[in-house]
Amino acid sequence: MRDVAALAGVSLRTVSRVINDDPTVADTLREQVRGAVDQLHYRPNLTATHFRRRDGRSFTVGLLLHDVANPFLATVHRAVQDVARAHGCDVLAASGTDDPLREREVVERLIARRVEGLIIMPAGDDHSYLQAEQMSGTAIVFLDRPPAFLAADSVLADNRKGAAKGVRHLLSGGHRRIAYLGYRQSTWTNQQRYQGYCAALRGRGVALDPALVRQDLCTAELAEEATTELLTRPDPPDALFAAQAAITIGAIRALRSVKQSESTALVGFDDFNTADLLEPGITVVAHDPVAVGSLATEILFRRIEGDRSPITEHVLKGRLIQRGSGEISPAFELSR
Amino acid sequence: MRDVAALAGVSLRTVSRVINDDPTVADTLREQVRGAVDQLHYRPNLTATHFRRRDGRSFTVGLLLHDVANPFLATVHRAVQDVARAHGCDVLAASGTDDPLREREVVERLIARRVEGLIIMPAGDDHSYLQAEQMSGTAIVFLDRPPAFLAADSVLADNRKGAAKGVRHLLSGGHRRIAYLGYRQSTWTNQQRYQGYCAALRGRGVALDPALVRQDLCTAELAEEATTELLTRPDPPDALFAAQAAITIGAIRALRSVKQSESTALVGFDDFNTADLLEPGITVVAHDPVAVGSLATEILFRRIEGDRSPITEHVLKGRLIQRGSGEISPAFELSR
DNA sequence: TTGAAAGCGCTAACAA
DNA sequence: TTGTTAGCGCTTTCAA
Repeated sequence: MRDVAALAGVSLRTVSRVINDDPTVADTLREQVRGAVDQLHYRPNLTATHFRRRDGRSFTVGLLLHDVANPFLATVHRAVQDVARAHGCDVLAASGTDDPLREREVVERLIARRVEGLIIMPAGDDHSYLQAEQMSGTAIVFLDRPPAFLAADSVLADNRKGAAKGVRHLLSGGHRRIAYLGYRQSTWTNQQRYQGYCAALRGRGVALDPALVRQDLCTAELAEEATTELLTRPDPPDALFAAQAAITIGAIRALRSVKQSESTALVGFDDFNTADLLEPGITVVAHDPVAVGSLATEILFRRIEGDRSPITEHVLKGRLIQRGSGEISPAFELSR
Repeated sequence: MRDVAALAGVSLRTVSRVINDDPTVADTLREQVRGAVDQLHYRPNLTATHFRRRDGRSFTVGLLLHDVANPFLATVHRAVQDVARAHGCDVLAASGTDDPLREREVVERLIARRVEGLIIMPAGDDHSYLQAEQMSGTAIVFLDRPPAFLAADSVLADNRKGAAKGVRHLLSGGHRRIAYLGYRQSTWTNQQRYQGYCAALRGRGVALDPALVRQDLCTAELAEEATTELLTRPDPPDALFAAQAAITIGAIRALRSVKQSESTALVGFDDFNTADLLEPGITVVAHDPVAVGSLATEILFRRIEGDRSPITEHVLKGRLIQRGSGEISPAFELSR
């Protein structure tokens, strides 16, 4: 910038004004400065700008997701980008892989970069470490799971109700032996979904059979194995509820391998690409990733822009999409 | 940091040394400083660090993709993150949506942030605007498409050969009337894939029939429409080659709607989730997104770390995955 | 081993 | 309308 000022024969201040489109600059000077900028290939240094600005704006928001490669989260990410862009901000995204230590490490780093706001899909159970940061003015919104030991906005899926809706759909179809295929038992979302499963059964007076519950199916492979084992038992379930898209896919593979995809009902939590193209189509309780990402980011920018209204917890409703797999009737069994 | 120094009763320099794990600090002082840091909830300001550093390191690399929500690109993104992380860098990712103007705008912005390196999946046809930046030391690697009017490393898929491989597979199966379902005709990758299609036909002495070529199918919906139209013509193709995953999915929908998914062969360029679960399984020419992202990022960091060896163009080979749809035989026709 | 002081590129307050 | 000067939070040079 100094070089530009020297070449244009003006002061730093004038160059700064031209760069920032300050109207109080004479047209001739503006042209001179623009010329010098082009000639020297000058690029303003956003880092220095942020550094000096009184308002501390860094034009950056941080986004911590379990995995940017997860199709659902990738779409959330895109929605966050689009809203952030509309507010003149870029997104620094990181993948946290479900590890509380890593969550903290990544978040500390984003804070060190002085992001204006932080959207966090948390892994840990204690977010009090963010208190100081929140106090000092960084906006924070939680995604997918609510914060613990911290007051902050959150955007959640209706895990409990959504799961219950899916399980009730199977119950209404006449199923009584409905298996629950869950993921990491320690996660809040899985706990919620499991509660929804239990509540739905209870609501219809169906006893919970622990033999039909499988937890900690963290990969599609584990889900496939567990489901195969479940389906080849002497007293198999007549329907499956999969608590997550990856588990749903594992369950489909298992159903195919034991040739029961046409006879055992399946409802999955979360939609996935091509679920409608499978045979049978996969019935799911779907949440809209664009809505999740957009809403979280809009709340974030409202806070950044000074909104001091009470903390909110937004719960997005899941929609049951019937495609066939959830509408399979239980087989008639003589023993009943 | 000043406050920390004051509280610990040492100079700024000493605090800086402790923060940066400089060994030349007495243990007692180190403890004092650490105590003050905790007490004041001090967080180093990475922006200021970058700003002042002689080597100009910003610990950030920029990544421009068409769309971070695209499943293939999302996995590329994750691979980039992982490698960057291993090098102590975060990733500032942006979506460019195939627009040259936007590409340039986003790239300029990343440059303004003084990223250490830039991985670009380009939309435009002229990258000479990056010359000044490259001169001044920013590493640049191109993804998916090579740069134009700029000498820079690139990591590409073997579009031409990969497409030819897929089309040859159909030819070997006895198909002669193979349709080409392409996307934006103006894109380099589509041109390459189309050339591969043409070359494969020519190689087997099959005349190119323009009536079987459909370009500019930019969405799955357009692909579905075009394919339906093609399949319901008087003289329909007996096999389809889809140049992109979204087109493949559109083509599958079309095949289903006219009840020809068991009789018309289909090979797609690029794999997609659950392609193996469809009926029939979808035969594709697949490229590994993790390999693409990792390789590009490793090259980037080699350059950042001073590698001055000649520019390279890495071409990753596609792998034909046979799942059924590409192995359907042409229907026996009396007219032949 | 530690400290004092300069300065990175820019903006903000104030003066002209 | 334009210029001068100070200083953001840190690293670096140089001296103690």
